[in-house]
Amino acid sequence: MDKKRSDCPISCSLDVFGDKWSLLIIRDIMLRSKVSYSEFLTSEERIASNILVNRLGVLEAENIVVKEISPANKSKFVYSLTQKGVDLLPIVIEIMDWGAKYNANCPRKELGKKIKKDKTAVIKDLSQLLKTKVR
Amino acid sequence: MDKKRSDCPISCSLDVFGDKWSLLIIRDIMLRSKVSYSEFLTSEERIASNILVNRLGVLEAENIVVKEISPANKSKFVYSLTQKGVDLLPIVIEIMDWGAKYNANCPRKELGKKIKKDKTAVIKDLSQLLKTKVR
DNA sequence: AATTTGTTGTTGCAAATTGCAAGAACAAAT
DNA sequence: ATTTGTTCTTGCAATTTGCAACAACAAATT
Repeated sequence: MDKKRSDCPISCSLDVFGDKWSLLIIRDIMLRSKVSYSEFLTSEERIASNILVNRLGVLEAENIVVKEISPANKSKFVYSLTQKGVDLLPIVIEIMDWGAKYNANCPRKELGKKIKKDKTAVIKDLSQLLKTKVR
Repeated sequence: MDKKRSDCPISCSLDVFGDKWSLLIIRDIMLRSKVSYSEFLTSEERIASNILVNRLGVLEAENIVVKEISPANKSKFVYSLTQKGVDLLPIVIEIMDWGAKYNANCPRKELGKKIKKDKTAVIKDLSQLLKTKVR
């Protein structure tokens, strides 16, 4: 890790994922079942390949994701969440809820409606599901 | 607002506060009762003055904070949260909880321990309190 | 065997942002 | 008249980002 700015847990967290891209990669893994570099590259926000490599490296170094050779294709890597990564779920869900609430142009889809209805249940269920895939 | 990268609510949120500083300013207002430019400047993370001006401007433009002349000192400004700003509380609390959980050097203090014990209650109580100060 | 395709990167470079230091504008206090 | 406090600006170097092209290498195809 780089040097941290303070001992405040919020500041320490933002030192790790306080940027415009890291949580989108986490979102892709958590909510969209994306697992590979090429899948992350094709997300609608169009992350640049050098940024993607950099962020995946940081997330791996922080033990938020794990990089492994794909069982299905040995010339491919798959990224999975660690428990530390899964524990980002409440943050992601809260950010999603806030964004949907205050952006007319971000219509709630299935998950968004579930969140509005019962956020706690969504977090509980999803974290349960993700826990079964944890690395 | 600048052009957004996609219609994903997470992406839209990160377009607004996805950086290393914005949520620390929000933290200062929400959890440390800081209200003025000079108070934000003296926080331990040492934000640069030009960045602070820029972020306050963005937060104000996004209607997350409101800038008013201080009642106590007419040559001073005070920043307060709008309801949209108060609604960032769950995000801030979750980030704080995650940061404390995964950083040995971020010891939980009073609030951190309350969060660990009953996060929901903390969010409920604090948002109730903040609501009374909303602008 | 040679070629194509898919996947994960790297590299070079311009643009934008950040970090740091100094100071300016202006009102209140002394 | 001077000092102090507060907010904000400016200049400049360092860093990060965004974009485009290309490289390495294995699997699949011909």
